[in-house]
Amino acid sequence: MGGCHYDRKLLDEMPSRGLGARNANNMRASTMDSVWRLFDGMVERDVVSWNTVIGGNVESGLYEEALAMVRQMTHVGLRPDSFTLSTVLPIFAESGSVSNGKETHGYAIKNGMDREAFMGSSLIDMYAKCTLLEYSYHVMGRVANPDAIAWNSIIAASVQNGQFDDGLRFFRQMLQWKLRPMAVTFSCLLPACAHLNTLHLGKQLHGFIIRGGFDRNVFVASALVDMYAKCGSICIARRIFDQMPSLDMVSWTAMIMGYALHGPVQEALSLFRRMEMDNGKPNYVAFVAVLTACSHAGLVDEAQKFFSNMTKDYGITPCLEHYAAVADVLSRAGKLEEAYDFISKMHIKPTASIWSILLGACRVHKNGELAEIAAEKIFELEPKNIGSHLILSNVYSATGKWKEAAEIRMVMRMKGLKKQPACSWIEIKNKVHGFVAHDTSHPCYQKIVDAWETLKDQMEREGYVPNTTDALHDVEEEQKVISLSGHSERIAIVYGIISTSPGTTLRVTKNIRVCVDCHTVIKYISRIVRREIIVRDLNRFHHFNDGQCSCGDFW
DNA sequence: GTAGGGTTAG
Repeated sequence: MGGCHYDRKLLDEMPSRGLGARNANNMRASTMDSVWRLFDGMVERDVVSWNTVIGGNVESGLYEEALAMVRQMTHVGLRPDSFTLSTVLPIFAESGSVSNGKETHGYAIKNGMDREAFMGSSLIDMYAKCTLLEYSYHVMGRVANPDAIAWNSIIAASVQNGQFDDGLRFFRQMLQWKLRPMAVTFSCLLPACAHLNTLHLGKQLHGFIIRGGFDRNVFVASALVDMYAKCGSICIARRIFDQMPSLDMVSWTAMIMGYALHGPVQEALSLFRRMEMDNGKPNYVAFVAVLTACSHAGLVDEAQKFFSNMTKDYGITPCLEHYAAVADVLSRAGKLEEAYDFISKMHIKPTASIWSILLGACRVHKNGELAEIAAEKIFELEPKNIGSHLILSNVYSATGKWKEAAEIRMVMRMKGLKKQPACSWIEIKNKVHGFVAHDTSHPCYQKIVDAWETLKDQMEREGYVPNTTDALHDVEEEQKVISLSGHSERIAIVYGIISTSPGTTLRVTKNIRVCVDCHTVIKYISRIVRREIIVRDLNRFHHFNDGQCSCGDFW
């Protein structure tokens, strides 16, 4: 068994990330120098003293030094133990060097250490950070007596890799094993609720958090702010934010992004200014949040100002999300040429999603030429991008190019591209009810139809005229059929009205953007039934109240 | 005597 071989490889394959950390940690490095001198002068050095110094190096970001020491300790006849391995595994987790991680895992198996909880949690974390979630699950299955941290690790692993249901399942198992959840458990779990948009689960976790006394922990509180904002309760998010004993960049950013998603954009901008004063230098995520706020409200000048502020004053290199927000605000304002120039001058290669922003706006502003250019770029990058085919065909139709429009439809048939059905869902008494367009399958379908007919009559008496020329967004194909069966969010809302008591807030989620006509209809409904109706679409939240929407009819 | 897990990214 070649301990030597294993160690040498570790050192050879170290990525350069440790160097960056070293420069950033000069002060700690000099502290480590004195540690090293002390260690050097020791008469007798055992595994514990080696492990201690290795740990100090890792903590100071001196990764290469730490790994070199692992090699050196084998040269003086000492064998790395489970302390050594769980100290260096986070290095591989951070740098994503899965081959080194696997070797370490192999060494642990051969020495019978892989079933220990300490080793298990480092291995689970390392594999998860290298996006090999199945390996994390495998390791967890072999840990003899998983402790709370091992459960935290597997929960974090699942959620960080997008397996939200798994994360919640592991949490239930953790409780069944009578292990007490910790603050970390909740800061791992809350993002799962945020992504799944399940307010009732999030509230249940909040209950656990209060009972456990974790609500003042900054990680937990920030995750709560984010969860409530993402699940549609911006007011509760703000209340928690205001009660936080201390705020860090993440808490500010979560709150700003919350306002960007929900609409009070001035609130987002003023929070950003306050954050600059209180917390100093915003990071790039904070700029993603404030630029998103600008794009959702169509604030062209402000977005451009923030973008140059970010690059010139703060020296932050823009990433895809920053470019997307600025491209969006320019495009939707009708500054198509400017948007095209902006995208063309990006320092990273624009993705299909960036070009799609321009293409979508070309449809609204009926610019066939730029639409063709954008579509060509998209088809190059993603030949099977369904939405772009549809938009291009719509641009052709809108500009009277019927032949070209028909050709696109033909190409789509030949490529076997079929549109994903649009759907909406509503949570009633902790049960989710989903509806697709033309959905007649719900047991209450007839009641829904009757209620819709009554509502429609009343809307028409109040002046509602169906709008069949939805030119704004890529919505369901059946948009011309203004009927109940056409759009899924109407079915969900009407079902919500007939199955909850008067005055109850309705929360509906939709997997694409809301169309203009539905937006109008929901405004009418909110006034007629005197309820707040909150619709989360692909991009943002709409709060309908007394005939108005929080998006200010711009979305 | 030493060690493992965390929040923001339309």
